[in-house]
Amino acid sequence: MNKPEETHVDFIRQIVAQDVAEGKNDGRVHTRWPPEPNGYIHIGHAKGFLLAYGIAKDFNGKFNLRFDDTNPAAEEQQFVDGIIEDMHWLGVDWDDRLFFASDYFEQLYEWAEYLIKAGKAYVCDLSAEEISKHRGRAIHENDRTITPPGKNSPYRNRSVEENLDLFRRMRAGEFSDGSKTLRAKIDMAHPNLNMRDPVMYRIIRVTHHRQGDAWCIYPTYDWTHGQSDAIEGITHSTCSLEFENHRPLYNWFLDQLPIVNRPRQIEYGRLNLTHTVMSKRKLRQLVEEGHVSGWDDPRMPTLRGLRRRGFPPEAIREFIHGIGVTKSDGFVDVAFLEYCLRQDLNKRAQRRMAVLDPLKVVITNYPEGQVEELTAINNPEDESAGTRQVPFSRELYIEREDFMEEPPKRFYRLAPGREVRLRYAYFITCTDVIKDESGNIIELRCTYDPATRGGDAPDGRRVRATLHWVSVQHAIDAEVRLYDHLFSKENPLDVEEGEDWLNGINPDSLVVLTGCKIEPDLGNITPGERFQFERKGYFCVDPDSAPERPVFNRTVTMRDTWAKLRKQKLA
RNA sequence: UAGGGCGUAGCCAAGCGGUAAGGCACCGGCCUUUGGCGCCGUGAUCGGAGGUUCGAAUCCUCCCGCCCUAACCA
Repeated sequence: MNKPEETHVDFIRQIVAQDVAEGKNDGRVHTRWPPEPNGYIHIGHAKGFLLAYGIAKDFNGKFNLRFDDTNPAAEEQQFVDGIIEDMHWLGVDWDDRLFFASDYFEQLYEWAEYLIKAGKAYVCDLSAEEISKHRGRAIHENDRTITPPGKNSPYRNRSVEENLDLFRRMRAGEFSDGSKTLRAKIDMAHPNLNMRDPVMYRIIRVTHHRQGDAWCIYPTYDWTHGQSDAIEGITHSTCSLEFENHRPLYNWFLDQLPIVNRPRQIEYGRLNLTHTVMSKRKLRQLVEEGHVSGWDDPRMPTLRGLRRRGFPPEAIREFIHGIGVTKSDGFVDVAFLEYCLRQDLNKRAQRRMAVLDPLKVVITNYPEGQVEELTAINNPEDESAGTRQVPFSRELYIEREDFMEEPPKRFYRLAPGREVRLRYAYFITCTDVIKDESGNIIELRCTYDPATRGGDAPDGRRVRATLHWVSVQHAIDAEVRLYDHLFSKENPLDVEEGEDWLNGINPDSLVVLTGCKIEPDLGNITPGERFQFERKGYFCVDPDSAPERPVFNRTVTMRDTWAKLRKQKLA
């Protein structure tokens, strides 16, 4: 894995280190993360803020959280609160440096007038459609793309006085939504479209979640971002690759203004994960159209989804750390996320026994009415987790798939006449198979060997398999939700022309099991608690869980080489 | 020949002129009271072609492929 402290640091930290070495910003390092509060954040965002936060930590600098709330049409307070909650959950902290771009609206407005007075911004009456046309649309012909130079807006040469007057009246609310904009006067022939007189302000009469109706003109991202960075004294402004084309504009604005701070924008490749989607727009669609139960559906890559699924924050951090930071568009295999997850859970999750698909077993030579308490280890990876007692009796449940009447070659679990071990209990041998009229197996009769108490045979006799089990009279009923990848395809967006990507949703991404049998020790649990159900995977108590009705989410299965073998055989 | 960016094994990713780290996945094997965990082993000449050099994945040239941008979204 890429551990900076071991071998190397990512290219961004190299740049920062060099800036510090050269004495830029007096050796100060200050980063920020600027989410737009228009949805809940996902693991791709975690890569972004963990990077900015990590850089600040590594260089003994500061980190700000700043909400980029310049478009009231999409933004809501609930997302502000949710984002803060999710970031704290991941262990990120910004002391008292919580900011909002909207706090800078007045300063931004003053600077806009400054640019107008300098002849570098003008009020334009062109419609959105007209602006687009004037900018020069790319033309595709014979494999070539030609971008014709743009045409100047007919309003480009208004006098400073007229622009100032118009702009003030824009703010005063004299014009209708969309009828006018303030544009930077740069170069309509510039090869970078972003430099062709970009819009700085538009008229939108929508109540802002923090500013209320104080404004009817709102600054655009480009006009807000670099200035906000400068105001906060940000030294290194990290963002994803799609903003690379905006960097010249980011710098241009800073160059025109009487600002001393010089934040430096650096871009990295955003995270893509297989079998899921990572765009807020798509995730919102999944939620709004009811394909998932909400932003916190355990199948969602959102931080709240992963949390409900049972991911410890440490596993996510380890994952983000492991994938590295580069400028190439990565498509990371979820298998790596799952690896980090299991790695973490294996060390911390206490083990319990739970039978998800119960098959009754009667130990015919075990005394009726007798109950024994057997000692089970809570976590073989962590001695401090201690042990617990598990009740054993004449009637038990085992996993239905752990028995086969006609076992294939490599199946070495229970079968007629075969002896296996019940974990921490006894060796048992299957003597009879009981079926109903339809031929379905409904019960197994077995005998046990009293000498193997605890699971070891004094004569050194060995068995191939160890099964988990639960005593019938002590078992607690539970609901277990089995989750799998939300999309079957590695890249859900890679669909045929005209096909809806939503058709790619994995129909088995959620399977709800009821009547599962869990060991009595699980009678006292609280939402969020994580366990390993031996041999079945890692599970987390869902918020829906109630004392009389426990509900578990499967976070991830165990690695399962038997399942793999079986699949190979079928293939 | 629009502008910008990327191209090292299936995936992520080191390498910054001295002769290809590491991780995941995969495949073998060992171990095992979780077919879990752990341990051991197996794979690339670096998108392609030229050039510079004693020597290049690392420098130069050309070519190819992929991504981003044409919202008054961010």
